[in-house]
Amino acid sequence: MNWQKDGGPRGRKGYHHGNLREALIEAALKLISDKGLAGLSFAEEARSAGVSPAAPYRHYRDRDALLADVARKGFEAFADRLDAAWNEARPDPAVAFERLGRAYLAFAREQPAYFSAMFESGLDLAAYPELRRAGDNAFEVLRSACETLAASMPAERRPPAMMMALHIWALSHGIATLFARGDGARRSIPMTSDELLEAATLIYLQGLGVEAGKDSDG
Amino acid sequence: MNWQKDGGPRGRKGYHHGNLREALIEAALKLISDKGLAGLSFAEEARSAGVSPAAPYRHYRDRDALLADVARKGFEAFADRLDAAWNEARPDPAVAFERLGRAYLAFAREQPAYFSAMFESGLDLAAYPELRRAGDNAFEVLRSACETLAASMPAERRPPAMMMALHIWALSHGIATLFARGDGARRSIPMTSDELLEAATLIYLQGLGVEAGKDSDG
DNA sequence: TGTACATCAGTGAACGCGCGTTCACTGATGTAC
DNA sequence: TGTACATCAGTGAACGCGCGTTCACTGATGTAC
Repeated sequence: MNWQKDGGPRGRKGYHHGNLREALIEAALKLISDKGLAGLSFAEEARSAGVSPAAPYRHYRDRDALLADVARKGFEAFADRLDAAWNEARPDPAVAFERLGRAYLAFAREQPAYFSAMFESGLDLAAYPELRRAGDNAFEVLRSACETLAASMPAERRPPAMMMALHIWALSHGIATLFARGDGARRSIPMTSDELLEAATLIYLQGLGVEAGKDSDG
Repeated sequence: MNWQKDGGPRGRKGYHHGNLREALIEAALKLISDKGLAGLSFAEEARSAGVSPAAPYRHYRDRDALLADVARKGFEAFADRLDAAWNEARPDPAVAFERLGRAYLAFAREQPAYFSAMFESGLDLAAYPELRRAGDNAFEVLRSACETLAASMPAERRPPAMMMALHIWALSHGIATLFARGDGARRSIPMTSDELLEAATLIYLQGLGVEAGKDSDG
């Protein structure tokens, strides 16, 4: 672990790259951004990282293994971002929850390459347990937020947090993929995706019996 | 348009295929099912249709053009299926609406190849106006169903049908892609995707102020 | 502090393969008269 | 009803290309003594 020894960015020293694993992931993200998931080849990643075509085999078995690693890193970044947005329900669960939803969409919008690798790579989750675990961790942020939210409701009509989390996840994910992604496949709609998600979440929570937090004059 | 002249199924007559366009689309669907979108090549489609590698060029400019045509056909089948499920709000809008949601999930489950082509191909909608139109038509089924549903609500709290439709679409789509698809990327959940969507829709409608149709003892 | 050695992470050349694409061509079909 | 011709939808051979993968190799790094 002396990767940092050669301080400079992209500090290729000579024969040894020093941090090829990271460099390959970055190259993959760039290639996905530019050409989509389909335009991702081991050879081009190597070229883009400034390394011979055989070098990646020292770190990854094949293209899918690299892609799974990209997706795993994506889920970790995603979980961090969601967690930061939730911010332990501060200042109150309703506000934090709305921020959480916006963070979901923002990630899809700002990190389309990660998002593709995470959700559209078609990787078999059973074959990559670490990937599945990273995905589960991201979901767990959402689930525990729902638990906090549910706990604030009267016991006799408290919804199962798991169900709530799945609903909100699906809703956010649907809006993200259909309307928030930054490519030509995005549908245009007469409002922002943030507004769309916020409205849906409010209606959904109202359906669960949560009184609207701030203004309930509707 | 004498394609039907040679009655028999797969009626390859000899030099002329007779219905290559259709055959290429079917080959593409099969290839997508077997190997995913990435494993789709013009050459293999030709081979699979029993035709020389140059033949597809008589019908499609390139792989994307064929893929766009597959997606268009998919949207048409999708719209038909949704329309049949809605069945003009019979016997009543609530029941028909639930059936519509189940049809969405069923399509994703039973036609994963179409579904991929429609939503994950990354095709630029601006480049394929017919594809966009077909997609819009499918959405229109959902939107007009929402309009009917909204019309049954008292005017002072009637939601915009467009917003409702976008919400339900996103919700269905999120559940379909995350939990209903038939591949290794599907997450497992402690209930069926049909149940998940039905519960979410009921809660959402309740949030809009629709009284539950049959049993409202909750 | 210096030396010998093991291990690691890369090289670069080579290979076979399938793909996309083109080309001049040809068999089948439709139509004018 | 028959013939001549235009058009259409396919052939099949060929090409250059980039990819995945392997191989023996080698420069750099770490470590035992």
